[in-house]
Amino acid sequence: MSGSRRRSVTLSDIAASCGVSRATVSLVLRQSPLVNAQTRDRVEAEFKRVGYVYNRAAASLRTRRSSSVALVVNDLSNPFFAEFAAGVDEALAAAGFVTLLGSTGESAERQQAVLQSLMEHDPAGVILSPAEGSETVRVRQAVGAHAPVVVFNRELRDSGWDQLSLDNADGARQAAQHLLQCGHRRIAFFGGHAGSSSCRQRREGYMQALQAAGIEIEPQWLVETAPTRLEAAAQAGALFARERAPTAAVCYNDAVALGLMLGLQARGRVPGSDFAVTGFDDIPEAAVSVPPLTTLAADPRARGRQAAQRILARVGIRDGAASEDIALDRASPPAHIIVPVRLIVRASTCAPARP
Amino acid sequence: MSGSRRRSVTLSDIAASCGVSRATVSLVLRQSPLVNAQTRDRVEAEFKRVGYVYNRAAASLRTRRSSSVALVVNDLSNPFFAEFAAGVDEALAAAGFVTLLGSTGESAERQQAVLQSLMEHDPAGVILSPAEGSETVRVRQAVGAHAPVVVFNRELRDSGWDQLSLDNADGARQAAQHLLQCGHRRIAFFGGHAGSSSCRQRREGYMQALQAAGIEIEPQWLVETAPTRLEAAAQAGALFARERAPTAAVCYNDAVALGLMLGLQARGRVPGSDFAVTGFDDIPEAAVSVPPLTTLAADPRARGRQAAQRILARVGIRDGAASEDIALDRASPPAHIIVPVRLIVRASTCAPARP
DNA sequence: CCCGGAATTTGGATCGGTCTAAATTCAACC
DNA sequence: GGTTGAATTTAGACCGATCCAAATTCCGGG
Repeated sequence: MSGSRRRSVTLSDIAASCGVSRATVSLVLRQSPLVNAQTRDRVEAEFKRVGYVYNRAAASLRTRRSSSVALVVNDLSNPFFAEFAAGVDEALAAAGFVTLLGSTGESAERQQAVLQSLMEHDPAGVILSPAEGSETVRVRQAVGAHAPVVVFNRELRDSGWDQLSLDNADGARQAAQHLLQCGHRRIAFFGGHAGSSSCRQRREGYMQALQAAGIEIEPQWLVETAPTRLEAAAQAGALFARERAPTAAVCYNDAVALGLMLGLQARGRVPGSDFAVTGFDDIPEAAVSVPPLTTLAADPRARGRQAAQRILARVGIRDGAASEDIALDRASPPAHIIVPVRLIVRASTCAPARP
Repeated sequence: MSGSRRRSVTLSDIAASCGVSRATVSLVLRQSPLVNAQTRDRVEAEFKRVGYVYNRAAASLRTRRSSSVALVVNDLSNPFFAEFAAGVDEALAAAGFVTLLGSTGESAERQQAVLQSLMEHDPAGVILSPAEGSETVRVRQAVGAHAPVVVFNRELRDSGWDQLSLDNADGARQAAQHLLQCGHRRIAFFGGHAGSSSCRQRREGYMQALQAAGIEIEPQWLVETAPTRLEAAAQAGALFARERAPTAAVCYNDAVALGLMLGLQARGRVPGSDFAVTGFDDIPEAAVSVPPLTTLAADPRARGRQAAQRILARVGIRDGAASEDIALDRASPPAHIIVPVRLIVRASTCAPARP
């Protein structure tokens, strides 16, 4: 459960060896203008001499002010989340905060345990990309009523927390419109679980685009899969089970799209010339796959920074903001920030093959 | 510099509403067998009723026992490190520890600041993948003399800390031998900075393999680049500047190898049939590039777990170890663990083209 | 030399836990 | 009923910082 540590230099030691009180040393630490310049120099010299290290835990015990933020993410090995995490950490570090990391592996149970463990370290706030199947009640139970939370990527219904999401519907709409413009009329929506809010939204956008074009969607054009490359490859056949098979597919995300392309090849079709495919996320692989994947980019690192800024604002920190604004930010009603995504056209989308 | 927080339920509150002393509640918290079963139940019920959350910072202030570990990594957006981080977090979480994340962006200066900030949160230990150009002295200055450290991936000379590295020399040797077996005689070592220890080791292994085969290495076969795809693509021409141009290259890592393949294509050569290329790391992209890349796999997630285990052992935690062993582990001399890497042959390596 | 206000410094309580040594309760037995 | 050893509970100091109100020092003027 816990590690060990030896006795180290404390503020009292410094006070003793400088012949001043602990209170004075504390003032020096916090750069107070109250202390005499010479005293300050003497104390600071001593800091360096003995290698003093500040004990933030002790301080925040007294001040009731934390300087860490918890970041809970499904899976760091997904480059989308890794970039997001990098952005979060970047912005938090710049504000003097430390990131407490937790990963859930997409399990709501682990998420519960991870959140509880992180909360015991008293973070000032939480940035959460919920595992599939998370329930608002349970999350709130672990997080408590006080800590500000930013929910990223997946929605948590009625949580009363800030929400940061990609414009999933619009992204899928863009993808579908692009395929329509290429001349496709029979377009599938491929992959993902209807259980996930992002999947529902993307499918929604896809449907709107097709309806707006006056196309009726065949049931066989909607194929669910686990959001993995393997599953997607395995399900590729489902698209061609009946008449009126699609000539293109809007995929739930890049992993699924890459899998679908593999599955197509296994069936002797050539993605990018026989069949058009779009993804979602613009993971690095998308640019170098065969063929390179048309997809939607969301700049996850910038999203990470944005989430961090949001938490910092809730907590009362913002670069150069006047304090009234801060008070306003702290109390302002939960925001639902929806960020636009950008269509990146590559070689995986083409005109329909002439039969 | 810091966030805010409201007053929350403390152990004293629980004690008061249960009509017992704080000491008793504390015993319940720590599952002590001393407390009467009925008392325990009463207190635990109260925990649940009011949503009590344990304050680990307060506890470890008293016990001098931390339950976090700092993880400092160059760049999370590199999938190799992201996987490593995931492995670290996985193993730490299983032991009840929390990961304090920091990233350096390959800057020794930022690393210094990040380390200092993390140390103020009093981690039980540090897992560090040093930024290029890190100096042992400076790192030790930030980390102090007491906290156990595991250095990953790059070496820190004379640090007296545990070191976990890939068998770079052997990996490059395997790659070179594989190319020799394919029939190549003129083999380059491409990419990376001689400043980095991993690059030096890989080049060393490459040289051994060629020397063992009785081949004399031409100077033009050694090309340095920044370890990025772009730089590598730009430098591809250097290989063909003179007579006796190589027919194959052992690359510093996958990024460089992918870049080199792009550079080759730009020059009208076809990697995997005109020219053979190997990488290092087996990043996910390696499997799906064109052609798929022959490379060396090191299972970074398992490395992460391993690094975490090492820190935990130093700190006195190990699953099911008897306490004498623990004492032994804590004090044992710094280990230099070198983990084997595995050659994965894909289509980027081929026999030399007949001229 | 004394006075008053500004500049510095400080004692001691406090944050939320844990620890030690001692106090209290309990039950069985003579 | 008194004694004893085990079971259970507890008072109060302590960890390393901050904070407040009060104490002390410094300085220029009268």
